[in-house]
Amino acid sequence: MSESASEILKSNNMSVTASRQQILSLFFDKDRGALRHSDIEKQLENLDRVTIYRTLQVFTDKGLIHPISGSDGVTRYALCKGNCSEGHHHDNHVHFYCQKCGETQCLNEVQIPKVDLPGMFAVRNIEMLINGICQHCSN
Amino acid sequence: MSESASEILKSNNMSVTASRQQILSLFFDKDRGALRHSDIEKQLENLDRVTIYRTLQVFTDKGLIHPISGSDGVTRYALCKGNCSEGHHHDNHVHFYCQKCGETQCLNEVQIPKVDLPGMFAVRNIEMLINGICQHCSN
DNA sequence: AAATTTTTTGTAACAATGTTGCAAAGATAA
DNA sequence: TTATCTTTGCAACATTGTTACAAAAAATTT
Repeated sequence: MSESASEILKSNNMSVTASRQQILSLFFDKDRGALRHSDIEKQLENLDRVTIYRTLQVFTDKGLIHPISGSDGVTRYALCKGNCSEGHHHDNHVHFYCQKCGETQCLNEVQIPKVDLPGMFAVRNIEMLINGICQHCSN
Repeated sequence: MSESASEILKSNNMSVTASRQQILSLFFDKDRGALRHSDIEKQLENLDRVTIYRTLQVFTDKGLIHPISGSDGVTRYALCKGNCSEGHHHDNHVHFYCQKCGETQCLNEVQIPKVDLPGMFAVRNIEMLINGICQHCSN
C-alpha cells in the first residue's frame, strides 16, 4: 500500500511521510467514492485531526485530489483522474450524491454542460452536483 | 416592512411573529443576493441564533426560501421566485457566487441544463453553482 | 554517516456553524 | 379572557475548521 503512494508523493515534490502515505492509500482503496475528513479520522485513528486537514489541503494544492462541496455542507475529497497539476485543476465532471447510502462519487465520464450566462458574468469554475439514488442502491 | 411580510406568513399558514417578519423582510430587501445565517444574525441582533436557524428551516419547508450550498461550506438562503410550495421546491436555476464581493445570487432566468446520466442513476435534484466575477464587480 | 536545515506533526486553543431539550413568552383559537 | 398550541430564548453540546508554537521527522548538506 505504501509503495506506489510514496512514489506518487515523491513525483509531486512532497515529503514522504507515514501520514501522507496512509491517507493517499485510503483514496486509492476507495477509488470512486469521495472521503470526508471524518471518514479519514475514523479509519486512521493514529493521526491527529489537524494533520488530516493539512494533508487534504496539500493534496488539493498539488492536484492529487479535489474538494466536492455537498448539499449537507460537508466537504468531501476525491482523487483527480486527469490532467490536474499543482495549482491547476481540471475536474469538470459531475458529482453524484446518493441520498440512500450517503456516498458521493465522481461521474468522470459525465462532463458539465455549457451554460449561457448573461454578459458581464465572468465564469471561472462550475460545479454540478446531482442528488438522487446511485447505481448500487437503485434496485 | 411588516405589512406584506405578515400577509405572506398568514397565507402560508405560519404564525405571525416579530422574528419571522423581520427575517422575511430582510430577504425582500435583498431580493437577489442570498443571505447566510451570520448575515441575519448581524443585522437582527435582538434575535437569538437558534431562532434564526429554526425560522430558516420553517421558511424552507414552506417553500418561501431555498438553501444554496456554497463552495465555502456555508449555506445561504434566497427567496423562491416561482411555484414553490410546502414540501415542493422547483428552484431549477443556476446560482452564481462572486469571488470578489462574496455575494451569491440566483440567476432565475438561467435554467440548469439537462444531463445524461448512465442508466441506474435516479436523479432527484440537480444543483449548479458557478463561481466567478459577477456583473457588478466585472469592470 | 552525522550534522544542519527544512518540513511536518501533535497539542492546545479558539472560532464558526449547527442541533437538541426545556421552560418561559407569545400567538392563535375558543 | 381563557385555554391551547406554537415559538422563542437559553443552556449545553457536537461537528467542522483554523492558527500558533514547540517537538519530531524528513530531506539536504557536509
